[in-house]
Amino acid sequence: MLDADRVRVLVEVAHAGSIAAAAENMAFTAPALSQQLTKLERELGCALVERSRTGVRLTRAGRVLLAYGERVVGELHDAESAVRAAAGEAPVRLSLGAFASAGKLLVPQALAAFGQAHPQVRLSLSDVEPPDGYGQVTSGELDLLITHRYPGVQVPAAAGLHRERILVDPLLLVLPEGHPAAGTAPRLADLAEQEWICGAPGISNRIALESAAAAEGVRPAVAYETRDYEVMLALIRAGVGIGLVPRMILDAAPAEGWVAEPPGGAAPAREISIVHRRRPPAPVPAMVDMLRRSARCPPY
Amino acid sequence: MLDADRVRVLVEVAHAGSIAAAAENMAFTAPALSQQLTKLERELGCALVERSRTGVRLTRAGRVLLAYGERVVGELHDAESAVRAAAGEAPVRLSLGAFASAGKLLVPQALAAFGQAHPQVRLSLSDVEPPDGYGQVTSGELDLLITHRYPGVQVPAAAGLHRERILVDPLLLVLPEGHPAAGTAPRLADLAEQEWICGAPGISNRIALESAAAAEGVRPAVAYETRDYEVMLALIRAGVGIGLVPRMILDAAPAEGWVAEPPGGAAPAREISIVHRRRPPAPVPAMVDMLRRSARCPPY
DNA sequence: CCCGATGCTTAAGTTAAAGTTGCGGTTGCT
DNA sequence: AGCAACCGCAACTTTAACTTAAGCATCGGG
Repeated sequence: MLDADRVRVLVEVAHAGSIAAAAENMAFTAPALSQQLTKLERELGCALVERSRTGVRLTRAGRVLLAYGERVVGELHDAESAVRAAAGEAPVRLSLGAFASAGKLLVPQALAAFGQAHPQVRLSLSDVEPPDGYGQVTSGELDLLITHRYPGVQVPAAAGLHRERILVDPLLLVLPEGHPAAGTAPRLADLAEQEWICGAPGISNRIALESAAAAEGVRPAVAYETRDYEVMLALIRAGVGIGLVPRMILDAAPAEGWVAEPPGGAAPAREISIVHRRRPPAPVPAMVDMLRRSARCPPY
Repeated sequence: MLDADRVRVLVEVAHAGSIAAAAENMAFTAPALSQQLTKLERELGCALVERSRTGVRLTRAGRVLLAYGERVVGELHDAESAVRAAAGEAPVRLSLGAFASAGKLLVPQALAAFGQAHPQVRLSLSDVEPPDGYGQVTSGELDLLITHRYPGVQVPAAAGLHRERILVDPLLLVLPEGHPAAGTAPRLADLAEQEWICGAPGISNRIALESAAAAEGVRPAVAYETRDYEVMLALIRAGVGIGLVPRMILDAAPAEGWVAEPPGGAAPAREISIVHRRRPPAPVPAMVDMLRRSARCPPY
């Protein structure tokens, strides 16, 4: 049988992106991990990683093993929690991953409520930008993931994981105060020549904007690229362009210098979902409940 | 994280029923396993097994860990097969578990056909009497299980496993040649006072007979107890009693000295199913196909 | 009634494997 | 060109798993 510790090394290396980074995370030295990987490869008779100077990349076989390995590591994680729970111990740790804006807005109140209800559970939160995070959930590195999907962005496969949509967050058109189009419910097609502000190519809100515009047969002109909605609002406030911003962000931002309205015609929205393993440790359902509640009552 | 090797020890001990037997299977000595179990228990802070003179019994916590452990061990098994397959290696091993009468009748022709089509796969077969075998499938000890369910016998939960019914095998009433009831489609209710031959209490065909009879409001008188259908047929042939026998068995038995017919009224049948993990190694679907085919063309 | 068999544990010794340290090589960036 | 980051190799150290041997308790048979 394969050595689970070695498989775990592969999982950690894959998640961290390099042997050195994984070694840092696991509190080992790099050569230790490298040796374990080499032994695993020799044992299996095929290469699992392509070692380069900028880190390592998984081979085809490595990706296959990664999928299994994540499940193995995750089951071992949950096994420990489940046994301790069965023996009457209170659960101790709950690690949460969330995309940045959720971490600022939706999560804090859920965290606070959860902390009051379950003071013995140690909570941790880390930034995970979609579409990442599924592997970490499977492997137990995260117990709960808060992720989103913008229109036009394909959703990662969640084999063996439970995913549940907790909020549909509409994308609103945000214009500088006094902009001529304000209040006229303009369609994206009418705004194609405007100066748009959104993420760089490949960033999800860029894809969402382009796919929504493409549905109306136009290609927006992107003048300013930022993935940070705070920056985007500041630019809009300064009158240099317009953008498409989730309502959740707007609800929590100072409502000065800009106006927002749904774009005419289309109704683009991002979906916010939670992801966890099928047999999660005890505190996960409770936290999910808090998050659902938090999602139902704006301003989040 | 829990040590997977120690978890595997628990799984093997649970399946074998004692530390000594598990040690034998794993080619270790008993103290080695005992020490590993002790460390696992200390690590988790709770007892996993009750050690007694007649072997060990799992505690509540032990059963919880067993369920997770079986999945861990099974995933590690399949991981290795999957990686080797991805690297282009031909699969090597396929282990099959079947109940005794399937092993005599239904399986051999499927094994032969499979062996011709995939000569490089090493096949192994072991006896597993229902309701056992699910744990071994989960843990990868078996790749494929052929099991049955008699009416009135509750089916084990198959969490995370794939189960598929491949054959419904009717139970026929078998009488000695020349028995007065022969050819009259007698109901079980009319035969309650006959000398019945079937398994001991708790054996599945005993349960099936009693539940079918109970449905007609009678309790059969069991005169001879054997779980072996060959013995049962020999007794019937000798004229000492009557029995309920799956058609599959009859089709393969010498058709002398007895007559068979469906009991009037009820139509009891045993269901024969195959069970495997959700992501089985490559040869499993092929073997399942052979078995389906084998099940469709009597005399099996 | 004792004796042997069975099954698990404890204790001590051996051995195998994992991890660390240190050095060298390659690549990419400033 | 030089520095920093990352990986690989080799020698040494240490941890821990396994074995052997002995001990304790229970149970069944002579």
